Amino acid sequence: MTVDKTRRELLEAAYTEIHLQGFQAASLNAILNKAGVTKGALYHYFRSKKELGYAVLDEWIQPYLKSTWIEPLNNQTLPPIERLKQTISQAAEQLDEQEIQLGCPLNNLAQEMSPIDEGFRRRTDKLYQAWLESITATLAEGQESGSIRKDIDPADTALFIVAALEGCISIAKNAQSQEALFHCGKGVLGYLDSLSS
Amino acid sequence: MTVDKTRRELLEAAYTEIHLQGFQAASLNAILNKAGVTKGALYHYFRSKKELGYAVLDEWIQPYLKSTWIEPLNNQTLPPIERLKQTISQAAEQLDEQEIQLGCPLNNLAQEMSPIDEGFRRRTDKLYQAWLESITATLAEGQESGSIRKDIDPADTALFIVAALEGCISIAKNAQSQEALFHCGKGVLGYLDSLSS
DNA sequence: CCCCATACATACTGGTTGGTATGTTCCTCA
DNA sequence: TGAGGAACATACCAACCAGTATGTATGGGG
Repeated sequence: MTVDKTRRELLEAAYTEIHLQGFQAASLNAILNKAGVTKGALYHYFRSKKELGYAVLDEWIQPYLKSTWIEPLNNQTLPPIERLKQTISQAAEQLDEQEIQLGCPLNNLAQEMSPIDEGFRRRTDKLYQAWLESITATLAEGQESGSIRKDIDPADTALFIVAALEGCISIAKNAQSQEALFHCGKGVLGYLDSLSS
Repeated sequence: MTVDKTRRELLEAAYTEIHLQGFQAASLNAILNKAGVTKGALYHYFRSKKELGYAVLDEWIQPYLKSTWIEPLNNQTLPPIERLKQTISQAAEQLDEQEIQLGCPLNNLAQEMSPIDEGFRRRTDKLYQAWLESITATLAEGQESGSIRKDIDPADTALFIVAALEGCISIAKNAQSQEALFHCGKGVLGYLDSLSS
């Protein structure tokens, strides 16, 4: 065995199926079909469907969030606001029509599972916290260097930015319209501009 | 029979159960238990679980949206921006801790069902359109009377406002924190202020 | 007074679900 | 070389699901 190839295929199939159907509606048999393995393999690597879902969050969604939404904010060659705007624009460009119709995988899971399972809630909350911290730090850095207004609270503003982003994706998902995403994104970028001093 | 009392009880129980569990995970038997009736009654009034869900949107969620989010915007005694701010504040105050943990029923259904059922998508989209139109009209009125900046597009801005509101509720739901809702709401109100000329 | 539709209640069905118990292959290490 | 565990595959299970078929009480109209 290379390095748990079967496990990785299970994770990927589970991620796709959960993204399509939601966690509760995702059928284990459908996941097994997609991964091309059997139930024995699944329960060899995961103790239950819920633990499979947890692993999808920990090992699939978290790395995506970090690489496309968080780490680009560390690139210090651009001023903070431009860095935020560029990160958002680049992440948005990456989405194809199908992904827009399916929405943000983190938000989907958070909305579906956080009221009914504490394990999911803890994990999604952890991811949101990491995201918020990196935006908060970026805003604070801009305040220190004088490029961002000092009358805003970085943590509150970061919270609003994340909320607006998730809201935009939700709206676009429901409208099934890439155009709606861009129009809504314009609002976010405009708001970011209003933060500069 | 007064006026379909049983039907109303079914709708209410279905609304509650769907709000708690989501539509697909909502069990008909649980709904029947809550309503205190049997399967015969349910299938006397509704042809399927899906039609029950449609009815919840049409006859339960839509009236709520109209009365607490749309109609207050017609109150012309306040200037447009104040009207928007007051509507949002009042709607937010109405939410108790449990409702915050369960999120916006419209957004919940839209997120869960719009990618997999066109009937749900059409209905949630219709509700969002009505909401957007009333906000757009309010913004346009403010532009005409000179109290709102003329360099913003009312429709795009309305889209962003709705997105931000839904985002705030989503964030608060995941954080299970009324405080998060207020902090995030501050962001929305601040954004609305930035629209005045 | 009877008839029949309305308004439910009860009992049941086929299909699907997550989960388990058991079997089999193969590779490693003693 | 053989013992044993890792890595799966196959077959099965009870519980639950939405939906249906049938039964029954009741109230109003002819």
